[in-house]
Amino acid sequence: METRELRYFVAVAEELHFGRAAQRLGIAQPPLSRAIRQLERRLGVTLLERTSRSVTLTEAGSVLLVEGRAALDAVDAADRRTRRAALASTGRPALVLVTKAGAAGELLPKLLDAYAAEPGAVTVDVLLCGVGEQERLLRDGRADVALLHLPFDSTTGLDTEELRTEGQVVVLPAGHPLARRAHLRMADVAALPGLPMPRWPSSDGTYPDGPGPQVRDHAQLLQLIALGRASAILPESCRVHLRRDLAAVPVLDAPAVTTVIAWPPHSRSLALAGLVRAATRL
Amino acid sequence: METRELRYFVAVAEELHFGRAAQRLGIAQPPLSRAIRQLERRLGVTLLERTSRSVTLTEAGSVLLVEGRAALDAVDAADRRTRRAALASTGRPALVLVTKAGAAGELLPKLLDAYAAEPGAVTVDVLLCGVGEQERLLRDGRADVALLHLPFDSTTGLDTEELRTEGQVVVLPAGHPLARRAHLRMADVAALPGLPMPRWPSSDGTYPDGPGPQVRDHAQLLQLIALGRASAILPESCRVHLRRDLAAVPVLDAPAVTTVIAWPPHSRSLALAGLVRAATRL
DNA sequence: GGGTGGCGATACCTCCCGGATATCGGTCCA
DNA sequence: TGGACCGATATCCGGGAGGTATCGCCACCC
Repeated sequence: METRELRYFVAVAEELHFGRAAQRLGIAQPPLSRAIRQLERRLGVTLLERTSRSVTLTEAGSVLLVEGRAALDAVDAADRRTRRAALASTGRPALVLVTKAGAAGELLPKLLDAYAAEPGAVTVDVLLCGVGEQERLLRDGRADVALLHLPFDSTTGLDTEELRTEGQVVVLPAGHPLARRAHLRMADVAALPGLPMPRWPSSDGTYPDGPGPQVRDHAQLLQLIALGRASAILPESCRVHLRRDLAAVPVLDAPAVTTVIAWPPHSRSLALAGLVRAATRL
Repeated sequence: METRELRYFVAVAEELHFGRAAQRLGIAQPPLSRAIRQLERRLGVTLLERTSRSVTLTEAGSVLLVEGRAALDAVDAADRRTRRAALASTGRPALVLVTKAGAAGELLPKLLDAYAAEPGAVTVDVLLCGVGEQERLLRDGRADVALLHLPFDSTTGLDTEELRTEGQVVVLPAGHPLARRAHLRMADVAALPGLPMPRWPSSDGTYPDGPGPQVRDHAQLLQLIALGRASAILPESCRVHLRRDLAAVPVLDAPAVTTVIAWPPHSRSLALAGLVRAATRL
């Protein structure tokens, strides 16, 4: 199976439409049809059910969609990491650390400082991304290491090291009646009248149904809370950079949040090892 | 990057010899040279240093060797799992469980029985393999799930669930003076005169230096112990199928061995989920 | 109910690229 | 110094990936 065939199949499986997929791939529709047919013949498996009105995935097709994406990510990762390794040996090597924008509190600067003080430390480029994107960035080689927050982020397929565990706070508009309380419980904040929890996008980019505004990042979220349109439960480290117009109250029985440093398995980079070591020593 | 190019590069990087690599790939040497050169040009990276007498990997080349193998495994996995998914929907679906030959004791039959009793259980094919091969089999799609033993097996890049933890015993020839002791300590068995610990192959198939015979599987190992040429520390569950001419004595301070059930991340199979559930309920 | 438009399949052509053979050039060694 | 080894280069050939034109099928609709 060639990566070209995989790319073609993934495009068709995502669009469920040969014409649009061909357009997305920058080729004409007939060669695409032929390539998919050839892939099916070589695998001996029907991947798509086509009528002249619709294209649907078979059971095997869904498997190939998931597995094919993973394989393409692995190929991309090989490409990117090879280029970066070449840069590293002929220029200034660098690590790319990715974390959710607005998260990680004061842990990140501490980590960067601690690592920078190590002998042989390399540049660390910090990449801020949206919720749920980190795993993808690690898997396809755009990032080397991530700061994740359990239980929100998935760490499947990654090596991790726990850094610290903290409680959570509910973030409210500064003037809210509950904002002056010393602490709260989940029951108190589960159904705050007029302040629903926001909805975050799923991995496919769509939003689940429900009340609450749609948000894409922390800045949006905090803005909405300040406007009195939402509330949110966040790790208590978010307090250090909270806006003046927001208040945070500890939620005693909220699940604890563990910050972990995560990296793709089989990483062999000395620089990465140094960064992880610095992180665990914090 | 196409998988063909990756396969070619991995072959050359492993052989460090264009002629032999070409032979292994079943093509002539000139197109292979050209393909590698083209890959280097497209990446903008020198992967191999060639003289007319030797070929060596650059730093970037070593990275691509590791990453490329992982990517090729992922592509193979996509291929195999797709074929199997097609079989599963048109015939009798099956799971492939892999474990070290001779390991897993009575846990494996228990697990198979418990799972078979579940509604909707599918056939479970058991694959026995050599030490250290399981991870590879999972990654390239030849197996769906494995029983591993911590801390011996690596679980990087896999999802796992712990099944049980047990102590270890030292396995000795039946007539050995220490064989009648009720228990021993690591210090007692660390340097048994004439009974060195065996050497297992590394992931690249070579054996580390040292005393002790080279072994490839448990049958070989037990044979050697019976012959009075070696001893070994194994999980105590090995006692249930120990040969008559061998004795096992608990080693109180040996590290505990944890048996885990492991599977590749992003697996979506219902059958696998059922098997894991059955395993955790044991 | 026939026209129409959308969509995947088919037919056919072109040209690039992957493969083969022959040969060159450099390096080590007898 | 000549021969053996090994990777690079030159050159040719065939398959296949990509394109355009067109067909066949079906849903929808006036």
